[in-house]
Amino acid sequence: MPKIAALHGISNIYSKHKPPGHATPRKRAHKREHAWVDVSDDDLEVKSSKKLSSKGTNKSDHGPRKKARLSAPPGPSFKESLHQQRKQLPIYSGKDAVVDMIRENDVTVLIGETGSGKTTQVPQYLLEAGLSGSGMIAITQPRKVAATSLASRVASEQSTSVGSLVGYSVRFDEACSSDTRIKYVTDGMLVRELLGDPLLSRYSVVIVDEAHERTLRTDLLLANLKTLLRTRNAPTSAVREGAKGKGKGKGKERASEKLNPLKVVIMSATLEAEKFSKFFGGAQVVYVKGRQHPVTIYHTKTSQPDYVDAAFRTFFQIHTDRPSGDVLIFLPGQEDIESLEKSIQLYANQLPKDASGVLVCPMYAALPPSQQTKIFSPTPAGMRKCILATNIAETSITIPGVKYVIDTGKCKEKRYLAKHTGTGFDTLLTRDITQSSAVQRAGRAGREGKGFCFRLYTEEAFNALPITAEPEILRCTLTSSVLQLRCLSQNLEELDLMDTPEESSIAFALIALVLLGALDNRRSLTPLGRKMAAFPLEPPLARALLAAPELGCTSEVLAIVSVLSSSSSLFVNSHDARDAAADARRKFRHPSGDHLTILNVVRAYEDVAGAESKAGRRDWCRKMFLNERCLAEAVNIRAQLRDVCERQQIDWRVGVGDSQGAESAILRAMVQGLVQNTAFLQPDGSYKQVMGHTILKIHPSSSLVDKKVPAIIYDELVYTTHIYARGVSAIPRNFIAEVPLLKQRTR
DNA sequence: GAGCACTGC
Repeated sequence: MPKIAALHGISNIYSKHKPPGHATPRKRAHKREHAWVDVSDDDLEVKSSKKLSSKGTNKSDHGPRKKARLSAPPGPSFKESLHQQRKQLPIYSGKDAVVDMIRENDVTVLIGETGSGKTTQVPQYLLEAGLSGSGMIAITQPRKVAATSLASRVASEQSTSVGSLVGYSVRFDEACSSDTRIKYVTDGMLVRELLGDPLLSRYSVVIVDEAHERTLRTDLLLANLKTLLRTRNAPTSAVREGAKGKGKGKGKERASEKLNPLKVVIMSATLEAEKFSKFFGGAQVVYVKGRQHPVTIYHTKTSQPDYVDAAFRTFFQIHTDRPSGDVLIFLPGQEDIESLEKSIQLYANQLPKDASGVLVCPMYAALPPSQQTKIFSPTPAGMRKCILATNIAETSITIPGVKYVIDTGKCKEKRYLAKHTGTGFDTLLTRDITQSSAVQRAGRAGREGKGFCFRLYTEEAFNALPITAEPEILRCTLTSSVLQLRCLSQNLEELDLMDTPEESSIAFALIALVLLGALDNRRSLTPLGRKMAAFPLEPPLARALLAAPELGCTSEVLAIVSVLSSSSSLFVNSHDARDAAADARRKFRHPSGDHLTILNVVRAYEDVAGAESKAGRRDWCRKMFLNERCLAEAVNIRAQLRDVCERQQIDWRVGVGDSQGAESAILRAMVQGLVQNTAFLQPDGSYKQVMGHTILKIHPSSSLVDKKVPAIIYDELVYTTHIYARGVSAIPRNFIAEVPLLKQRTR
């Protein structure tokens, strides 16, 4: 229930201290250390990173800057409006300095704030300056939406359509042609390209954007670019590299002679400039100031353990005291969003009739797309929009009209806990955000004008937050990466990475790959491992799929694996219609458990998809409490997997249908992939891992919950109140002994 | 008898 009385004390939770206008603490820190310069009156600041770390000024500042000033104004303008817009971007005044810097150096670190225009402009500058030579310019992005929308934007700036001069390439979607010179790609896509072309020979320039996010794929890309630079850019060292490479030396050597030299540009937010520069042997660093409206930041005087309640009170303080403008509240997850949504709605309904109304909009990834679009529609007159969002609004989505941000300072983080027992679990914990995340959230209030950010934590708490998040490579499962690197004859433990993962984490990946048969006992890549890496799947699922042909159930395993690797969940959970959802689910239920239940759903969906219109499909999914997004994505994934199957000469049409033994064939294939995820029933009714010592329970969402079967396989372990297995099927105990490696061992 | 941050191939 809303606490109306609490509102009276609300103004007291904030400290009176207001940080000066447009400088967030992070920016101020950098102003001190690096003397931030606003390019609007002072062009660019160009420094070598080595000099940066020492105090005082240095002369190298002036060279490039002078060049920027001396440069002639741009020639006659064609598409006037777009051209004017481009000229107004902060980076424009430093165009020549940036181009010269990149021309003269193999590696450049470009630090640009949001709104500087670096991501759209730098590739165009390089193309216009002829720096791409005969190759392409690749710009990597961590997210697909960013890659595709940036390509459209830049294509229109170049007065062409996407797919000609400017293109993109993301999973399931590509717009490129032989004319393409600027290509926006997801970082995962470029890592996958490495497998087919280890020298990235099609590219003259690789720009790694958003490098500060330090995704697993960005880190792998950076490590590869570093070695690649040595191979491609120094003729003498090419020979040395060639000699080092096993067997393929001569090929590499020849290739490198013909290639363009490679230019690498690392683009990042401010915080890790030095680290990137150091990683690339003291690379040059360029700073570009962004364009952001001032945001006033408030901290609370005391800490607010009940952040949902504090957010509630802060929202109504804004609503009653402050001028119009929408409010964006950052919360860790769906649960908090739903509870705050109810409280705000309830209290807003009790406000006097003459007060302006409140339009509450929840926003999280799992929300059906139809409800997500609500936040983008303009706020009705006399209303104030209140958006309750997860991290999704921090980077992936920009919401117009936001003037006020309320930041709870919390987010959820998935973490993989590797155990020495050779198996591990995922946990999803609510934890404090980082300083850079807090700055990013505050910035969301200043997209269109002066903004305000209310942090539900003290200034001391902010200062105590870690500056940046731990890079993904230190907290994720590495199995897939280790396998990919093996295909490039690399070892993750020997790779020159910005951050090195724990030994146990690498050891876990190696054990997993040996058990899956991707590596042999001497840890060398097997032919099976090479095949597995060709599939865009987690290694266990790739192994299950490759076990299917000899069991005659490729089509069925393909269907199951596609759903399992979809990013959203198949079943919709609804608080309100729990019983109805359970009833609907019962229709698909298979006695062996969740994997064959999934197959039943896919088959039913295929029938509906063949017979119904798009609206009919949607209707059916809603009635059955199924997530259409998951099914649609699975259809895409399956099409992609079928392509890979064809290249591998695997007939994906082969299936067991409803024949005798169909069920056991499918489960046998699944066991090959989920070997590590197997458990035996214990006398007390719990289950114990076959490969580890962990005691686990079947997750209540499983169709096998409370069932006692001799042995199970499962998709994943989640640690919440207990260690739960999710996605569970019952299997005969002897299936486990059929896994090839285990067979060898028992012999 | 529980609960799902966000990406990517």
